[in-house]
Amino acid sequence: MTTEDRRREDETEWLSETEMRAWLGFWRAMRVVDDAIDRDLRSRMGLSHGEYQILAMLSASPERSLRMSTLANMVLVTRSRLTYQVTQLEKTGFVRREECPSDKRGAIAVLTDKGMNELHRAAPGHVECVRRVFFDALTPEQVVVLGDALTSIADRQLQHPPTNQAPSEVP
Amino acid sequence: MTTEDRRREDETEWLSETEMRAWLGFWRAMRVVDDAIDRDLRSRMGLSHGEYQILAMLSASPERSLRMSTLANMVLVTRSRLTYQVTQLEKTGFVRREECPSDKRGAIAVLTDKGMNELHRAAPGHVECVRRVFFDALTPEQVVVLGDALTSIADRQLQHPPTNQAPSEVP
DNA sequence: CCTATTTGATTCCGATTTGAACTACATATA
DNA sequence: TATATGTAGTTCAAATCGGAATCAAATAGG
Repeated sequence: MTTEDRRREDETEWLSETEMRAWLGFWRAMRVVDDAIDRDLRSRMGLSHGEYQILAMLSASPERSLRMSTLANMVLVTRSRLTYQVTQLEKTGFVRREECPSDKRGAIAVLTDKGMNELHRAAPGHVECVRRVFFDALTPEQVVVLGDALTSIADRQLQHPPTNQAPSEVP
Repeated sequence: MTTEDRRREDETEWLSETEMRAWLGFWRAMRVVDDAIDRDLRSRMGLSHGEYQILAMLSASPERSLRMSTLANMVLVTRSRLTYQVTQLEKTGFVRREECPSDKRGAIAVLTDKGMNELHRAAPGHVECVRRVFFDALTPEQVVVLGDALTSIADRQLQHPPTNQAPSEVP
């Protein structure tokens, strides 16, 4: 360990017990919730959580369609990951690609009727699962605080561009 | 859509605006935080967040060692994923495998001195990053509530075995 | 003691993810 | 207009992951 390391370490403000509890809780909840949601969607519908989110985003957008990069920012995934996922969704016929008239480089992902249908079939069970896994553990007050706190974390981080992709957004 | 689907959908208790905000905030924070932490560790230390957690768990355990399955439960990953990650950590010399004396099927992951060192070098920067990304966005009150709420979500889910692995734990 | 079942861990294979090219088009600048 | 630079999206190879199959060892039940 260098002298600088030592200096840094000595100056480090370690996490308090309360902070540690919050941080530990966060990543445990993260794993556990994402896992449960994904497993539920996959077993009931054969959809990954990511694919579901894509369908959901598209369904809530005008023309049921979005530019690839916009969609990538909305679901917070890399462009190459989105390319792959949309390709999968295209194979099942839930999404279709169209070329962008205004920008010939662009591609537009469009939710098909079949995709819309699948989303409608998947949604009730999904919401049930979210309630079971997430909300059933929370008091109404906690829900409010979580909303503020987590939104604040996300927005803040999306401000500071993380040195890499996925900036913009912030509507 | 079948009649049953329709019935289910009609009965579905959709998310309120407040709930939607909390849920949306949760998964946006999830993506954003995990991404930032991982990117930070990877660029500064060449470690994934998962690998860091393994080192951290081991360092806090007696003998700096844990049975593979115990470790898997603690960091909430599948066994095959842990096998892979520990193998990676073995290549860099941060972790060593020992055979379990009491149970010849078992394997024990042990944090080496080199690994301990690496952890000490990585920790201060990691904590700084956690503060920057997570705590700087929160008030002290929010930290407390988050601690309760998220711990509750995680514990609850770990109770109900998710039909699949990673039960036990709950110390 | 001997078979049947369970458990700990790894292996294997296919699916997914990443980041670095790469292609094609768009925009700015001179 | 020509050149340079930036942007949208995909592709490619390598890394990672999940889950079923596998192997060895432990444990249960007769």
